[in-house]
Amino acid sequence: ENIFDRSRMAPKTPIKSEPIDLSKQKGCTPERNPITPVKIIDRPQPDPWTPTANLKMLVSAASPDMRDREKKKELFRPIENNEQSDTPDSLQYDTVDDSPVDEFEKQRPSRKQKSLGLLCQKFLARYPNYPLSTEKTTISLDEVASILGVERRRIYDIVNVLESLHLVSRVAKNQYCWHGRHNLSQTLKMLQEEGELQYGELMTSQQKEHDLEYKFGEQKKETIPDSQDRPLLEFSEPDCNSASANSRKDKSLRIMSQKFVMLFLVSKTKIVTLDIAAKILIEETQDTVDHSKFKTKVRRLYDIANVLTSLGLIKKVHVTEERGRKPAFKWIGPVEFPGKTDELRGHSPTSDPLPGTQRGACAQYQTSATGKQRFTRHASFNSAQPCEAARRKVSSEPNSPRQERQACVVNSDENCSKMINLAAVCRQKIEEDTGKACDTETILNSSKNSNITLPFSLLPVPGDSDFCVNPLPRAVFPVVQADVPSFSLPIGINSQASHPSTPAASKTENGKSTLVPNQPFLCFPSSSLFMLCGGLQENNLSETLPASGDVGNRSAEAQAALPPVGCQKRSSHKCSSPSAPVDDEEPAAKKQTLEQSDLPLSLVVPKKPSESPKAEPSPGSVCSSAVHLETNRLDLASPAAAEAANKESTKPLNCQEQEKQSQNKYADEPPPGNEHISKENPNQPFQPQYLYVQPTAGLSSFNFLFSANQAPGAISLAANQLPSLSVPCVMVPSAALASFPLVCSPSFTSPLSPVPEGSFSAAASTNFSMSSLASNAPVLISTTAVVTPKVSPGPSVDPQQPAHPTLHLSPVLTRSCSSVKLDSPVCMGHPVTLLKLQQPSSAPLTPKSIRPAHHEAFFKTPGSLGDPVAWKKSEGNQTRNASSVQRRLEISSTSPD
DNA sequence: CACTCCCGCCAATTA
DNA sequence: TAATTGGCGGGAGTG
Repeated sequence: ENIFDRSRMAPKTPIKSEPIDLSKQKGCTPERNPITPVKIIDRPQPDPWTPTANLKMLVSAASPDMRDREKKKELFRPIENNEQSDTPDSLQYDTVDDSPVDEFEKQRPSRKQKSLGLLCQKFLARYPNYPLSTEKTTISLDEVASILGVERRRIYDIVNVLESLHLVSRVAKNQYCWHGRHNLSQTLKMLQEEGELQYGELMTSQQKEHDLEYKFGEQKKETIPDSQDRPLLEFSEPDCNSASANSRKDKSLRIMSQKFVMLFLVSKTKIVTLDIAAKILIEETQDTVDHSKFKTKVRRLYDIANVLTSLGLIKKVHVTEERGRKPAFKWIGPVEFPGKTDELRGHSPTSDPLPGTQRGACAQYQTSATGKQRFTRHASFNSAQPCEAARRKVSSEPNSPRQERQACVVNSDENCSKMINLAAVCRQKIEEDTGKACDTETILNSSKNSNITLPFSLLPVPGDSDFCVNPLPRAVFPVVQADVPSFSLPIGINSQASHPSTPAASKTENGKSTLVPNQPFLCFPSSSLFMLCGGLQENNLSETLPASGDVGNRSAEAQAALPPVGCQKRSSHKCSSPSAPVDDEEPAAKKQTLEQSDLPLSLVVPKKPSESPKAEPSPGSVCSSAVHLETNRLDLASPAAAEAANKESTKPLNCQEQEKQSQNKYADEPPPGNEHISKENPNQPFQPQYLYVQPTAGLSSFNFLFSANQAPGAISLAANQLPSLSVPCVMVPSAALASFPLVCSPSFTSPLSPVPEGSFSAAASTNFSMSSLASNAPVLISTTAVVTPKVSPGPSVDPQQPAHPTLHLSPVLTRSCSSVKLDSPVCMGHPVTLLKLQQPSSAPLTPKSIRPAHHEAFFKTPGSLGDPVAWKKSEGNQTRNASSVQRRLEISSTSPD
């Protein structure tokens, strides 16, 4: 009751925070207090006239008081504006009820509420992630401190870390300039490069004993004495002119922060345990490994980690080692820094939230980001970058088996984290993009992310759309392969069956087949080509934003739809289990994304035939990664289908589908034979089967690439054959279609559920043709899912049917459906129907697919996925068991076990 | 008890 | 010299 009263009373006070101080201290000259001339003088507020000006003034006035208090220590409780706003009147407590301390206490913000991370979030919330270049935002420490109700000391902690990443720079005493994340990518890239120099591969073996690493770290450190600090690029770059002196200041927190980030960027696993980081960061003094020093370092690392977490760059995880569970942090920020420029980065930082598993997602995310960027900096993408990305991926991948495994383990956790991250990222993105719509934006973003493609842009604007589609630069291709293997590995690990499949998958990958399988279609935006991928990207989105995803995603989906197909295929090819793919995909995806964005047209076109296959896979991977959940689902479905197809290659699609369905149920058990088949199939059919149609002009004319043969999935090949034959890819001349291109993937119709069998490729093809014919609107049929615009032209295809048929299917469908949006801008005026055909993915994939499912399940309520989930879990366990790697890194959270 | 990490003393720097 | 920065570690929350 008291509280209420207080609140009531208080509310009326105009100034919440200040009141106390003023009263106490100096009378309250409403304005600045004469008493603290200095401060006032120091910052004569820039614009008294702005709306906020008054507030600022008040704040400034108050700030001195606040400080005084602090000094006095009288202050009992910090005034926390935002948080405690709830208790608006906390301010007045002092006066009003000193006595009711208890309540006070109660209300007193818990430790958590005062955490640096939260404070940092508040801080960040005050500034746009991507401020307009024109406007420079200056940050007044006193002001911020007072507004946030904390001592400046805390603000220093935040600012120092932000400064290390160049999000802000110190302009003058008490004044910092907010830069936002525009340069974040660059900064990270620099850090990565620097980190590689300094820490090189040490990190590679993070998992290894700390000792080793530690030693390495030391050595390196030694080589690079303290002086290193300066060398750290960051400072030099930005400009730290005035600050210049690298006094001790530049020492710790800032440098430490950079080094800490470097460790992540250099680490393959992207996971750094606190103790290792502390050891490495303890400079030369290492010898004196004082326990105290270590402890201090750890404290600082927590401080830094809290800020980085708020930035959405890392997340906390736990690594289980022999000794037990250790606190660690996982990098969830952007991993690839293609262009030096911001390119992807801008968004990526946030976007990447989904690391491991969702690398694909990340990739997508990036893509989406790129898409955004496109607007601004389209050009920036270079074909070159993709290559680099590819290289990196490749290089990194080699080790992948182990890492991947770990990653896999982590993945489950990651999903959650990813989700969270996505949310955060979305937020950021949103802010950035739009500026501020929160929820909605978030959703959109997420959707975008998930859909690699970037839906909107794709359809509407060809140029932008590059994304979706996956350009297939060769460079990417290699990457893809690498990725694939990795994926396969995890998968293999997971399930016994998978192993065999894995090899097969890899083979396929190596072979062109892989490529083909994965990518059913490629679509390039007008100028660029669209690639349709079997895989669904939607997953991510859908996962993240189920509801929102529908809305936003759909639009996106329309665009994405294409990609998804590829993804599916890809997944199928690889047999990748969903989960596995994810890990692998991340890199690949990223690469792909990069590549895609860059490569788009030119590359694709020329290469179509030969390359397309390759390219496809990569895109597919990307897609799949992007949409983990969906992918998984899809994969599951597809795999089964694939298996069936494989088994019954001869059999008509329908039959296959049926089988698939059945198989899907069994997803777990991929028939070995299938795998082989899949392998073989890929080889045969897959190769370049795309037909590219150049658009006469812009978007209106889309270029379609159809794989002539290719059915969506390599695995499905046999099955696909029919489809491929029947409907492989249809190119519609841009003019003819005028509006949209139709793409059909051999794969099953997404609606599988409705008519599982019927959906078969043949059916799909049929539908396909029909729909296309019937409606002017373009129809896209992807293996993964079918998207029907509002109206599903597709006869039987039902967009989303609940498809229960198989667990796999259903999920897939759903997502697919969701993923594709008719409404989406993509659709543009025309209704577009996308039919996804489930592909029979290679049997081997099932395990992997399962994994993803796990993740999904994890997130989703049991009810929806119930069986699947359980199923997934079981698989997951298997996987873990299988993988030796896991042993070490397990995220406790993952727990699925 | 271990993990986190808030709090704020107080030294180094700066103005 | 006063103010600003920020290193550092005690020790309080949390689980």
